[in-house]
Amino acid sequence: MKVHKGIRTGGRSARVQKAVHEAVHALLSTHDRDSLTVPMVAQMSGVTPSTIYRRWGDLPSLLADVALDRMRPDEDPVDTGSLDSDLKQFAEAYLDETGSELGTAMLRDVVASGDNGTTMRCADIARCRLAVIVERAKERGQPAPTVDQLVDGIIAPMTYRILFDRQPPTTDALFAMVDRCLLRHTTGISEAGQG
Amino acid sequence: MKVHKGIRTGGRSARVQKAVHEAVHALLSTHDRDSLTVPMVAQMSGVTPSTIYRRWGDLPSLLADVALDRMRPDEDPVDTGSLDSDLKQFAEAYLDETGSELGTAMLRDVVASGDNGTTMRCADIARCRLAVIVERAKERGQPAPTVDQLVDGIIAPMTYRILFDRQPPTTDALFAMVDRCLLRHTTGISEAGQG
DNA sequence: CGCTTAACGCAAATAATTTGTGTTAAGGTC
DNA sequence: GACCTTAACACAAATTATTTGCGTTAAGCG
Repeated sequence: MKVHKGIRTGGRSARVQKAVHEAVHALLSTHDRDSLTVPMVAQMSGVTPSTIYRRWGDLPSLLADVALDRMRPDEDPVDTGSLDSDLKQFAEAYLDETGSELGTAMLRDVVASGDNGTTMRCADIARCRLAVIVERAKERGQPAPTVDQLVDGIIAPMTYRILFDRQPPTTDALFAMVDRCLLRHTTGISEAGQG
Repeated sequence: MKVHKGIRTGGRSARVQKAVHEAVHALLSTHDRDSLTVPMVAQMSGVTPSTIYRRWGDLPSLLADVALDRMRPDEDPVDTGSLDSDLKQFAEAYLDETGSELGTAMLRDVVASGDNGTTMRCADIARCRLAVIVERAKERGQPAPTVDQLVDGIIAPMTYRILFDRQPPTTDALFAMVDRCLLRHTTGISEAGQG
């Protein structure tokens, strides 16, 4: 005896979401990111502005939602045979995605949205991919850092430099981060607790 | 024979800036952060909205500017006698500043402003303090990591967790980060290049 | 099939932002 | 210290964005 409590996901709602997402993507390939407006997206998608405001709140939230949606379909990171190269491959790919002008604007939107769900979705994308890589390493019998350690050691510094220093790390710096993460495990340095 | 190119810092401009900054601070202690508006600040400070828009661009930029200004007057981090405790003391203080609800909102504003100067000012605050600590260690003859390494190892992970995981690290996790940064230097692990 | 209501469209009302024009005064020159 | 030049500001009108009230559509469910 379930009470009426459903959030509607099918039919019209799905159509609206699809139309809006596609409109954003289309506009983004034509116009500059910060020349976009909610009314603009509304017109392009054939939806009323008020619908967008009620559903997404504001422009950064909408753009963040769209961006994260378009990021998920990517399949698992490629298996290059070793933990070290898996991580370097992934780190470089992630840098390409987030270090570009558009990717950086997207990161800003995610943060600016102020929505817990959105920011955590963003963090989870990286964590999921890292989890796959770590799992692979364990299956090979290789010692591997935890996902949290990799986030702290690679994702966080990369993201910080992009958002605050406004200059993505070089590939060399990135690889050095990976090396440092792995060195701890090959030299037997004990790890302190994670919070 | 200098061409007319001066940005005006004195007199009226300074008065306006002071009035606006104080208005923001006053409103922030009364109202919720995201109930603030530019016209609201304008009225409180006795300045026209258009002045604020022309000078700061938008609300996040203004709030970020105010927040960073109120962060600088803090004197140098306390000298606790050792690099390890200096860093832990600083890390904890920095966490207090940025991990609170208001501090987090400020970080978001800094990022959302999208202004290079603002984000780098924010990063420089941490870097300057860290530089003081590192310098002290060297004067004592202690081996110390570079400022960049400390940013990557402490500030970046802390900031990432605050902004994306929406949950500041615990003090224990923070101290563990410090320990990891320092371990590298006491165990003689070579460092790869910074980008 | 029929009920309930989430999600939407529409349009009016409100609020924010931009822009044009005139004024004030900072910073430099002689 | 009188005299420019123009950055920074005030004011108000115009534009644009956002919110809100209310009627309509159709998703989810029995």
